[in-house]
Amino acid sequence: MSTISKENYLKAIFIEEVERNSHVPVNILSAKLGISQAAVSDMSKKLANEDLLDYQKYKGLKTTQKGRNIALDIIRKHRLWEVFLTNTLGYNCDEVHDEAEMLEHSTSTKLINKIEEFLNFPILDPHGYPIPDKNGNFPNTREIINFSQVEVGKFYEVARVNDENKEVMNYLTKIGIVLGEKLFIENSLEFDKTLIVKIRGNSIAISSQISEIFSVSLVEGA
Amino acid sequence: MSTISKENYLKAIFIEEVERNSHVPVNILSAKLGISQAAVSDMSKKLANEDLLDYQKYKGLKTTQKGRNIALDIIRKHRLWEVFLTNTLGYNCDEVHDEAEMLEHSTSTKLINKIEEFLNFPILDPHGYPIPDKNGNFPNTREIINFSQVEVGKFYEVARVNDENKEVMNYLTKIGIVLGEKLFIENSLEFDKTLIVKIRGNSIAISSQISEIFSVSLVEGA
DNA sequence: AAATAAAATTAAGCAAACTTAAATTAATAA
DNA sequence: TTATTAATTTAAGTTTGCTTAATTTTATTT
Repeated sequence: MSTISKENYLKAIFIEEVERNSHVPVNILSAKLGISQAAVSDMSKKLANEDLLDYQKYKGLKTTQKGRNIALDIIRKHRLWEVFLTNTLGYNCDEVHDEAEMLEHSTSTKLINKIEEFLNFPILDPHGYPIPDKNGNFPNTREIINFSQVEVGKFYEVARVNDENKEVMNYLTKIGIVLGEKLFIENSLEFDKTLIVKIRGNSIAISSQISEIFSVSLVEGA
Repeated sequence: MSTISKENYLKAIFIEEVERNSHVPVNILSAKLGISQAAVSDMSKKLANEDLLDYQKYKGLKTTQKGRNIALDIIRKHRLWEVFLTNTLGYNCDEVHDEAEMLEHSTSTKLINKIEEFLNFPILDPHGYPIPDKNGNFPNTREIINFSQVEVGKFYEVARVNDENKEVMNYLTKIGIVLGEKLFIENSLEFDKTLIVKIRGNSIAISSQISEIFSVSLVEGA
């Protein structure tokens, strides 16, 4: 049986396994969910029993096709709610995450399909993340790289901003890291990978920790 | 702490206590919620401990002011979601209940206030039940008086319309006297008790004979 | 008023989803 | 390679919200 807790496990594992392109260590998931490793270990066995996880002791976690379907369904609901909250109700980008986090588990397939139609089939959520369609397929998107991967001397456009930490979100907004904003990489400090970036005519320094939080796409010939 | 389960208990008890105007027997609630009497007995103690229920052994259940506030909040969320599903997404009346039953527990105060605004402050849900406002005012529980008893300078809300005479009903509908409609009493003619009423931005005269036909409730602090 | 039926409560137990603490396995460093 | 550290799992225990069965209280009937 699917519960809110299990849905959250599957969603978090899926997102993490895609990001690192391999099995997710228990301690990573434990930290992400704010839950003890023992609990993660326990739950993993249950999810594997239901054929939702690919799990062998000490080998980390990965969703099965069946588990992935549930994860994608929840992600789809989450992101469509985020669009609804911003576009229809006038929420700010940084206010929608927690709200969507609750709604995603209380939303039938029928309801989310109606919401999708009402919103005119959006393709990206307010942070620039793609919305899986009814069948769990992501639409085609431009190539997007994490900001920590950028090269000096090139132009980029902010493509995605992780919204999990509200404080960080607010900071990013303040320094101009918002969806669609264009920026130029002036320099990269060898010392700690701090990036010197020109944005809105100002040069600012962005730490490597902050760089992890958002992604960009290359702006050709700018 | 408030949980989905507790919210459901409080909602069911409140609705039932209003309907029968007295304490709710344990077996009635048990049947309503589809839960054993033992469980209801158990939970009642917990809710009473949190000062949400007025409960003495063998005496039945009733909400306290604090419990009533939670119940009204959930009912408000439920009914506003029902309006949203029908009016905005095109659900049929008979499809909205289960959907709203889930959403009501995953909806912040901020969100439901925005939804209310988006829907233009509806007063009744699709089944004709009144929607509690932000402050937990519940038209059903307010004192209802015949329109001939109103006082000049106050706001009222149409609470009941006698539908025995179809011709009169149509007339009332045309001038805006429909369930839930808000109005302001501008004046009362000494001569024949004709009332001058502001409704939907227009001032209209309502004869004393017509005034007998419908009832209103006072809208506090409007 | 006593017998019986109905309603409510208590008791004991279970499953889910956690916790902390202890034990085990894997990874890393001297 | 062995010692140490880190990661993971197992074990034992908790809370919530239920269950069924047994007991107690209240209500009803004769």
